[in-house]
Amino acid sequence: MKKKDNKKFEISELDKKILTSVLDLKESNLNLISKKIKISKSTVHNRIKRMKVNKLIDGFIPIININFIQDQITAISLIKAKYGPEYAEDVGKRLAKIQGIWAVYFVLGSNDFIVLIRAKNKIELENIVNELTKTEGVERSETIMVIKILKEDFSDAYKFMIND
Amino acid sequence: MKKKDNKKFEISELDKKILTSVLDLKESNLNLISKKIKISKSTVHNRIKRMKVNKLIDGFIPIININFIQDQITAISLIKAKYGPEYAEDVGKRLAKIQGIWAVYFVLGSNDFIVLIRAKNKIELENIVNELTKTEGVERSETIMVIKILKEDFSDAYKFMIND
DNA sequence: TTTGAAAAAAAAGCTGG
DNA sequence: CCAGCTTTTTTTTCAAA
Repeated sequence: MKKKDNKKFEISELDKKILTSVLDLKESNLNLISKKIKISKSTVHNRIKRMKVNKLIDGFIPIININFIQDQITAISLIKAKYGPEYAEDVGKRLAKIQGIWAVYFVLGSNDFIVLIRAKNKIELENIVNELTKTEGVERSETIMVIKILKEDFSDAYKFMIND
Repeated sequence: MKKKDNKKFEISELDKKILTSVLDLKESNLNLISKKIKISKSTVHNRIKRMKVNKLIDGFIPIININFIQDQITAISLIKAKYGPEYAEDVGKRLAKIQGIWAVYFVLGSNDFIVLIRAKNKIELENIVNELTKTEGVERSETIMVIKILKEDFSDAYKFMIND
């Protein structure tokens, strides 16, 4: 699956329909999608392939019920960078490399970054926070422990930005 | 796929290996997983099926490259609930129902909740924030705009809590 | 539970319209 | 974009270890 470089890929309305359908079904079965949106299987197939080739779709991941994973720890860190915003992105890149940080958001306001952390246990969380604190360009950080995950739906994260 | 209710399902080391493999490969191709972890295809198949039946795996979602979605808006809200923590979970449940909020974390510290928001545009974000503010039990909230997503890797969110 | 082989199903690839 | 047909790949089943 090579990437086309000459022509910029743009997502179409049909692509969006298919994606929404895949997100709703939670699987990418051609027959089901085809029936659901009343588009021929071949077209659905071609479109999905096109989205994969163009890296709009970069694979599939299982939705894991977090309740089965005992003792998992989630935390959120609010981070202020040392230098002006022009350096901020570099700091963000460094943060993104830390094992255990699965999301890095560059934000407006009194903080520069908000990062989402997931660890197996307290010791690991401590290590992650230590690493974070020592990261070049980090001025101060405040880590907030999550007591309970009331919702964490990655498909919603996608749906809400696609649908009309 | 029925759920077994009598016997509690527990994830095994082999299950973890398979999950990690699926998360790394970004697809659940039996051949590839089988080769990767050197376990027969049928076993991989049986295990994945078992995880689905027991709802440890609740489907598969595509990883969507957010760069192709123009004008998507991400925001994060820090929320303080009106009443003591004993009521907090109800507030959290209400927040979780708001369209556009894809994650709700009940947290320790000066805030009670941190929620993650994704919207198609500013108008929608405004609506979500309005709804959030009006939610029963919400005392105050601070919404932080995300300028840039430097990392958001849902498979990492899982990997870091599974692996040893 | 795990396995390898065999059967069934689904995906992928084509060609025309 | 589609319908139908062929080939290829993947999933599912199953008897045996």
